[in-house]
Amino acid sequence: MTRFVLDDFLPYQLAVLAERTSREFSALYRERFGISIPEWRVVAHLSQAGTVSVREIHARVAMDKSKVSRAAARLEAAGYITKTVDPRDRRLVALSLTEKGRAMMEEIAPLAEAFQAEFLARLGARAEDFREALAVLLEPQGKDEAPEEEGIQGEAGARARAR
Amino acid sequence: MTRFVLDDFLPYQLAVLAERTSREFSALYRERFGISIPEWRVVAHLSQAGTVSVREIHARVAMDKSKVSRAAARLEAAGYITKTVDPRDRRLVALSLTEKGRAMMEEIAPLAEAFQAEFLARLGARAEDFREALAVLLEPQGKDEAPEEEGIQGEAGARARAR
DNA sequence: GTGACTTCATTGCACACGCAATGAAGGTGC
DNA sequence: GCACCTTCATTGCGTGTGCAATGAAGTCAC
Repeated sequence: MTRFVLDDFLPYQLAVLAERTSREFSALYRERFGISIPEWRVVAHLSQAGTVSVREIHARVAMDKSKVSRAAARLEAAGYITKTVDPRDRRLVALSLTEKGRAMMEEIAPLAEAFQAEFLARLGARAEDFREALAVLLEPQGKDEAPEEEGIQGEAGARARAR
Repeated sequence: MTRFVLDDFLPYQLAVLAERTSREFSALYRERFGISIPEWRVVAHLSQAGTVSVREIHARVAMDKSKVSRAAARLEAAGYITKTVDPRDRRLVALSLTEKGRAMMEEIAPLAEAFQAEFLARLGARAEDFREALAVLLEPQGKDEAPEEEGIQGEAGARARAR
């Protein structure tokens, strides 16, 4: 008789906390710039990565390709980024921030820092440990064998299947 | 020059972790019973709360009223819950688990426990602190004054507004 | 009882999402 | 070059979602 208590269930707690936090933070930039959460993620990633493809973002930012694609389309329409075809590989679309996009990011970044600081302040001394735990949990948890140290290049291995 | 790094940004980390965790866990019951995450939440809450209204769940489980309503409709169609009009207050809809619903919950609960245990195992000694931190962060963060110690009964206080 | 207001649950609507399919482009073996 | 496979980005489609509007039911003052 397990008397299950939803409020103490971790996936539930995480979902609630994450949604609340994201929503609260997104209100800050949504008002000012009218961008959505996926759009924010794309911009934020671009600001640190320079010029990258949709594929790159999809892989690094845990968003479906279509989500990235649509976010990029909206951002381009709003003038925050440019989309150009990569001349080396014409399948790739090179995304990069416009001046307007950089200006926006320049304005949001401090808000983000402040938001996070305030968030962590609620934890007091526990903050450090919490961040550490989060980092552990975010490690790509494997069904693949041991992580094999460093030497893997970007693309994962198990590609050989065919028929 | 703030060199913002998305991967180290807390709202982002939480969102990624929460989504991954929920998705992973939901796969367990989705396959077996074909219910979605909102439906799972409703069932889980009913299993601990007995018979309750849509409103109650909406308030306690951080889901939009319409989401609860639709989840309930699907659950009823699938035979996991019943919806009846509360005779005391005919606006209220009383939700409660059917035998089939209870059986399902009886089967999922151990899976949930196991899932959570495995999840926490990854944190090792940090697990305890992590849960504590989570609890702190989940406290209804107030614009309302101080939380006022214990003595509040179930329903929150700030009801007296009117005009 | 009537009127004004509030509280519930549901539903309409516009929109975002996930997933699979599409089509363009690149790579490879011969 | 040609056939075949893979990799990208986009798009079509069915579905879920949030928000506002609706309508039923309750409450209160008078």
